[in-house]
This record gives sequence, structure tokens and C-alpha cells, in this order.
Amino acid sequence: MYKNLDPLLHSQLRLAIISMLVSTEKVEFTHIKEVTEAAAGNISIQIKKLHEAGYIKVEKTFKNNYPKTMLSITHKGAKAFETYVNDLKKYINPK
Amino acid sequence: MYKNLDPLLHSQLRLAIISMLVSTEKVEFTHIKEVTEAAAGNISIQIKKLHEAGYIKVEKTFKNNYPKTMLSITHKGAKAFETYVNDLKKYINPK
DNA sequence: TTTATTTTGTTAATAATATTAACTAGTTTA
DNA sequence: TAAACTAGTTAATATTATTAACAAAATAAA
Repeated sequence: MYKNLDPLLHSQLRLAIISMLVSTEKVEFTHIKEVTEAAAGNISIQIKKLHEAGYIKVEKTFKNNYPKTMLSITHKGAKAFETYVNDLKKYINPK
Repeated sequence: MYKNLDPLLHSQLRLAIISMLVSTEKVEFTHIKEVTEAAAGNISIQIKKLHEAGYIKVEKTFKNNYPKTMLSITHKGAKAFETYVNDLKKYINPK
């Protein structure tokens, strides 16, 4: 009934990041910072965790001479998100 | 867009407890233990937090000579759950 | 032109949370 | 009457999240 929720996704900031990636395909670090209003350090760490888990792809390039970090979701990440949402629904739509 | 999720509800065990209360009206401590398979101590603490926040009502009586703890949701708790679910939906139903 | 400020992050330190392990208090069984 | 069980609580620990400090370069200001 109440399945264990993927702890990697059951975190406000990581969930926001994945949520953005699921809908937008490619997202910049700076954009995440703007939208979530989280501190850069916090975002950096959560990205690292999602990357280590294989949920996201991280590409570092340059844009106007400044470093640019681009994120995209992996198949594994998309699957994990789907599972998380399905599991979560049993919590928020109780019968 | 991504509103802050009520940290009191954005916790797997507390969410499960509230979820049960929302749908079942009155729930025993022991029943929560069975359904969630969480440790008693963990449940005890999460109940305390929900109670301190005014989200649940706690009634202690006896049943067959054994202590019995009955929980029910308060108006405040129900409202908080509703808000939490609405906020959460923006994370899991991205546009 | 060199010092201050800004951009784009990372890492180390700290704060907050969750979980477990140990304990309390009483009950039932052997 | 000792051992094991019920129903929890509290204290200690482990985990997680967040911030604060740092780095490395770019640009703006004096």
C-alpha cells in the first residue's frame, strides 16, 4: 500500500530539479537557481547526487566566456520519477 | 511555481500517517505500525511532531488492559494536507 | 591597471531530520 | 515468578539538507 518513496526524489529541491528536466529536456544550472531560489551550493550538491544515481546527465561547456552547466534527464531518471509519482499517489489519494 | 512544501508533511512516515487519518477518521497507533512497518519509536516521534503542530488529535485510553493511542486529524491538519497536495502537484505534473 | 565586483560553480562545515537502540511500565504466559 | 510480550517513550546516532566559505575566472570601476 504505502510503498517506500525513492529518497533521492523525495526531497523538495531534487524533486524540483527533476520536475524541470522532465518537462524541459535541457536546463541550465543558473535557470534552476532562478526558478527554485535555492542557494547555488545546495543545487550543486543535489545535482551531484542525482548524477551519481544516474538520474541526470551533466554537460559542462562555456557560454559568453562563463562556465555553463547543462542538465538533462536520463532514461533511468525518467523511470524513477514515474515510479515515484505513482507511489506517491497512494499517499495523496487515499481511498 | 515550485512552492515550498510543508516540511512536516514532506516526510514519508508522517505523510503516511496523515494519509491514513484523512481517509479513516480514527486510527490506532498499532494499526499505523502494522500498515507502515515502521519502528514504534519512529512512529512515536512523528506523532509527537504532528501533534505539536496541531495537525492531529491524540487520545490515550486502554483496550484489554493495554494502553491504546488513538489518532484523528484536526481541521488544521486536513487543511495543511490539502495545501501540501496542491503544492506537490505542481512538482509531479509539470507543464 | 589594479582593485573591486560579478558569474558560476565546488567543497567543507553546520544545522536539521529521521531512524534506531535502549528503556519504561505494565500484562500475559509457562 | 521468571520469561516473554504489548504498547509505547526517550536518548543516542545516523542520515540528509543547507549554508558559509572558498575557487577561478570575467568584467567593471577607480
